Amino acid sequence: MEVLIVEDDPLHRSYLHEQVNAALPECRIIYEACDGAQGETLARSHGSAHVVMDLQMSPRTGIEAARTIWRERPETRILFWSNYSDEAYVRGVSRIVPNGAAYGYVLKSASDERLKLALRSIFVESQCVIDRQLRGMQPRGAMQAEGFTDAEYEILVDISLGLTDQMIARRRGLSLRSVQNRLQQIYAKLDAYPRPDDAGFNLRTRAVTLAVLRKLVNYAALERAEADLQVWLAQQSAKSGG
Amino acid sequence: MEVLIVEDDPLHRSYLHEQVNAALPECRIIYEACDGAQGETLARSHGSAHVVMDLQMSPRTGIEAARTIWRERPETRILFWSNYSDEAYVRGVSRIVPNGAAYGYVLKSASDERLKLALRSIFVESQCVIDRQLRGMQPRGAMQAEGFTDAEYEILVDISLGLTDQMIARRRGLSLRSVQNRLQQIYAKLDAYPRPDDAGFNLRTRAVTLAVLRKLVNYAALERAEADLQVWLAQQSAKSGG
DNA sequence: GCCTGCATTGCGGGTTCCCGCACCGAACCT
DNA sequence: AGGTTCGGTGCGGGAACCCGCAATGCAGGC
Repeated sequence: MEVLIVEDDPLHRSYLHEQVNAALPECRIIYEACDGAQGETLARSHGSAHVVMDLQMSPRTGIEAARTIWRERPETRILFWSNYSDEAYVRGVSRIVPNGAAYGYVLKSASDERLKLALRSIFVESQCVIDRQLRGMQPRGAMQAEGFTDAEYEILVDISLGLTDQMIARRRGLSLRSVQNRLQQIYAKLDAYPRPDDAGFNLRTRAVTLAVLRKLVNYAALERAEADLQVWLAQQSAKSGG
Repeated sequence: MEVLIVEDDPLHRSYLHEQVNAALPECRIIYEACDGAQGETLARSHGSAHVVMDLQMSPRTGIEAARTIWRERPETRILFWSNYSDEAYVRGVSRIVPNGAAYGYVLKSASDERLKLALRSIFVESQCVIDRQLRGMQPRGAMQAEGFTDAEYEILVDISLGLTDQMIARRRGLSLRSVQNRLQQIYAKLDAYPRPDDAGFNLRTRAVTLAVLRKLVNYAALERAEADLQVWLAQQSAKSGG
């Protein structure tokens, strides 16, 4: 068995190396990369089937690297090892997992034991392992006041990008009024509506703030969404121009 | 000499321990804390004069810990060791540095050499050391299109919190129109105004997005500002209620 | 078929925002 | 003193936003 480690922090990289050796004695070779781009290259050239990588790296993040790796070889098993349990990251990952692929998400704060167990579960047993702390923010499933539909989340990201109601309508193929309805649901779920006494919030902007404070969106998610938006804008102007 | 290390990641903590030992052979005792609260306690009980700490910790961040440490003993020398070079962090730190205090800001990506040099400069020579990468975002000094006045930055944070124009006016003691003037300057500096062809952005929300994307504000800054806001809101309602 | 629930859409109006224009006062030259 | 620059302020209007109300279309259950 061969394992590819993608992690920018040298200390964490050597720690991972150690843990992989301990958890997988049958592992013959360990490759190491220190950013997303190098990770993709090594995965491609060695045909890696087992990858463990960090999510936060620059300039190329783990999500981007994972997406291209999975596009080329969907059966690759990837263990994400990250500092944060933001819903934005979880959504970002679950958005790109190919159907039926084995993957895992473990926090860096987890114990050695848990990390080793996850390594064996994913790489040997092809079983998905999601850290306990991430449970309870399942995109699919229970949607109480705090659970967002994919459709709603899409709109939430759109207003976080600063788009206009009309623009969102055009982009998502909805009427202006529908967008505003969706917005009202979002405001309600975020509990952004003014209480009896207090007042003075700009609902739209406040919703974005709350979304950030509750870690529904974060810098990485915004950056990704902004890139998508730019692509779409280019298409639009090309269409109207041609 | 005694040094206090405040860092939540055990690997980084032991790395710091090692580097402190190497850089400061005259250092007799090294204390370690793994979050902000514990760091404050240890600093207080041992009267630490030399602290090196991470900025991103939870639940209590390095900034909060540094603020209370400096409030009790302004001559304490603190070296911040952080992953990020966001302007939001730099502003957050420089906002709380007592007059004439020796402090430093070094990125985790810096070499061993640079870290050791910074340790000696700050703890032995009482000299400020700011990582090169952070130069060029000085709050004081050159303010071109990208440089924000403290007044402007204040308003920028206010709209990022989702406050209304009126609310900002009341909070900052300005007229409504003045707030809107400041906003226009902010929009201009962020380059948020629509280009000739493209259109469809909500200026106010877009400004927040751009501020986040340019790392002028980040999660930590928002969280801090939100806490301040809640305090102010409570005062307001007490004032009007009594 | 009919009714209920849900998502979508149009309309209308009240509110907030964005901003051009004009005025004022303080500070700083010349 | 006269002029200029810069920030704060008031006025007014056009645009976007927020949202209650009502009508529509489409699923499934009786």
